[in-house]
Amino acid sequence: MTTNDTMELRIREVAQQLFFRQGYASTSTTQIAHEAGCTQALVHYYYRTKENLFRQIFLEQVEAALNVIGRSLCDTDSFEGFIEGAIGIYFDALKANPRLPYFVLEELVSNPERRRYLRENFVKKPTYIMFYMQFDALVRREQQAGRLAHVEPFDILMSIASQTVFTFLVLPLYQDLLARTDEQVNEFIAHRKQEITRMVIQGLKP
Amino acid sequence: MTTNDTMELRIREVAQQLFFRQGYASTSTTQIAHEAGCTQALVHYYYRTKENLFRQIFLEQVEAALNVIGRSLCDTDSFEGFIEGAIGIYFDALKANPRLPYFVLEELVSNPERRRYLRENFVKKPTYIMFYMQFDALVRREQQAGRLAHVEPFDILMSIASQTVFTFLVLPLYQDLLARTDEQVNEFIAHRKQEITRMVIQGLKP
DNA sequence: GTCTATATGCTGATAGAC
DNA sequence: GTCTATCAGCATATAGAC
Repeated sequence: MTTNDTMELRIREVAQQLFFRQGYASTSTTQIAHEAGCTQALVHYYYRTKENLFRQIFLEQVEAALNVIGRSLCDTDSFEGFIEGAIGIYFDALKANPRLPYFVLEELVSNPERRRYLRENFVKKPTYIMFYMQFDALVRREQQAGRLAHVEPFDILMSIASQTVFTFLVLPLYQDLLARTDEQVNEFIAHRKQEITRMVIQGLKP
Repeated sequence: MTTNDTMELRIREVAQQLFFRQGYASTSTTQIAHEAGCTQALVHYYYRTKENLFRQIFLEQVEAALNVIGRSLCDTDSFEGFIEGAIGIYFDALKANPRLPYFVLEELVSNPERRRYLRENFVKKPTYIMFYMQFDALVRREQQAGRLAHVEPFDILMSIASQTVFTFLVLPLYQDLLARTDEQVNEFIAHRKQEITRMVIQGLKP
């Protein structure tokens, strides 16, 4: 809830919170203006259209998410250590931004236009391709040394992504149906991180 | 695209398709009427409000999903066989209804009212509680016999659910970014089913 | 049961005063 | 840069004719 000095940034910040909470369709520029403390006209003065405002936020968030993924491929001395480190980085990033997975998923699933947008802006990026190549090489090396089951690198990524992302997707449900306090939610996240790490490592043994 | 004889059912069927594709907020009763081949007034004549129409569909879908979960707890002679059977049942059900996970997730996440509705209508149901108790007993038995790692039953369910659900959540993305044909999509699903089964079973070894 | 017509409200976006 | 005023469009919902 950092109060920005300029109204332009304040609008954007409020918009992000609302888009995260409610999605694009259920958020109006009137609501954004009201929560930012200005009139609806001003939102359009700065960002022209609602779609344009959303795009800036969406782009920024996807970029941030991909940066986190890029950062996770650093420590490669032992494979188990790498898996543990990567999952740790994902969990830390998502704990600071728990709504991110749902936000990105929702918009990508419900709007084909957004998928086109993603493909044209990111899939071609070298960061992304390099990440996959490095990961692929690492996995093959471990497999040839007999330290890893013969699983496709893609499936390893899917396994990690599914379980990590899912934890945060269902957080509102967990919070509402099973948890009572914030402390319990934190414990849930920490516990899932530990269990996912264990399961993935054990699941990849030859 | 089964054409129903009564307009009442036809409206409901069309509404379900549209809610699945676009979610509640982005679907209008006018659009439902148009695709059903009647006027918008008729939609309200039968279902009074849009919210009411949605609730009926949502309730029905959640019920169907829980029934699938209930059915998965039948074959309990060997634990590996049980895991394989359960994942098989989930995948078959979701392949026939691939949009279900996103539909349910979206409404539960973006609308707290829906979570309250879920809690009051389902969590108290004996089917659900019995499922968990039976599963819990099965896991503890296997663990005491030394055939299973000491993982909480809840975490096993999370692992299976994450990976199964995630497969279908990202299906539109896979379809758009990586697959070319329907055949490739089917292969992806079949492949993931196999890999998830393998990973879960291997991940649970002591 | 199905229609037309209409009420009422909210939406995104723009024009123009200050 | 921020406001007020206003537009056209579409939303949900209802009333009433047939």
